[in-house]
Amino acid sequence: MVTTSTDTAPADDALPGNPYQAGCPTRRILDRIGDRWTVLVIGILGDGEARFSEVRRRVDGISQKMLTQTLRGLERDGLVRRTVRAEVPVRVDYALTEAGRTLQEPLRALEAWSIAHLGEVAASQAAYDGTV
Amino acid sequence: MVTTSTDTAPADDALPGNPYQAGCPTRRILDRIGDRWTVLVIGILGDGEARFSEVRRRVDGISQKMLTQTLRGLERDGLVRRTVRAEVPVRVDYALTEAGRTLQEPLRALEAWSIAHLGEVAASQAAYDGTV
DNA sequence: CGGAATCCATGTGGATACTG
DNA sequence: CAGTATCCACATGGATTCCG
Repeated sequence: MVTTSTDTAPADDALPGNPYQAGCPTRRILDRIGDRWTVLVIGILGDGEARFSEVRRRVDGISQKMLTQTLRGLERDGLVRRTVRAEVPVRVDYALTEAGRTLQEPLRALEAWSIAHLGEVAASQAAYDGTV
Repeated sequence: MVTTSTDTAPADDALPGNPYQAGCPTRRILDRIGDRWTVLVIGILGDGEARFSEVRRRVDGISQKMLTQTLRGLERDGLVRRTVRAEVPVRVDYALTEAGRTLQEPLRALEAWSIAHLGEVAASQAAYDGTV
């Protein structure tokens, strides 16, 4: 995406540590996290290697297309390793790489925060909606 | 969004600790994080109270509409406090609430991971794209 | 200044059908 | 089983205009 204002200034990419600049690599990774399925898929694979269909079954609501897309993205990023076993029918296993495993920790922290603040957030929303 | 399969089973909402169930509250919070601007806005407000226009200026590429929407969402969630000062022209300040501040830590962990693995991820992507 | 409201382009993602 | 390919609906979000 990137704003038109920075499209003309590619030099912004030279600021990897500042996610507030559009086009910054950090921002791109943040976007990845937020693609709705990535976090959940990593969570599943964190339990150990799993087949395509197993991940699909365990991530409620994900479509086959989105799972494929998510796994491809993670593989491309080097966070997931894809192993095709020449059996009939085909068997494909997915597992986190070392890098993928390191991502689990910050993700778990986020999940822990979510669970810890669920009630608080829900209450705030209810109050807000009641006011407005 | 939620899948049609679970739309008919509202009981799934009774599983707050399992984000793999569609409609689960934890998942909704994860969705929030991933809305592209929320994380950045929290990052800015983490530096201290800021006016609407200041946040707008510091988050490169955000539109006025998206900033308003993001701030409203955060306010509704109880993560940001909105203060309107009766001046002319109007002055509105935004600041993180206590809950909002607690969210900073997991977010910072994520940002730290991103920065630490930027090179690794970029290299993996380049290799992947070269192969395919 | 800080928004609200509207219009519209496009990206995301689901459903479906077909393949190795 | 594990995809690929297509079509299409809808949500996201930018640009613009107007208001208190």
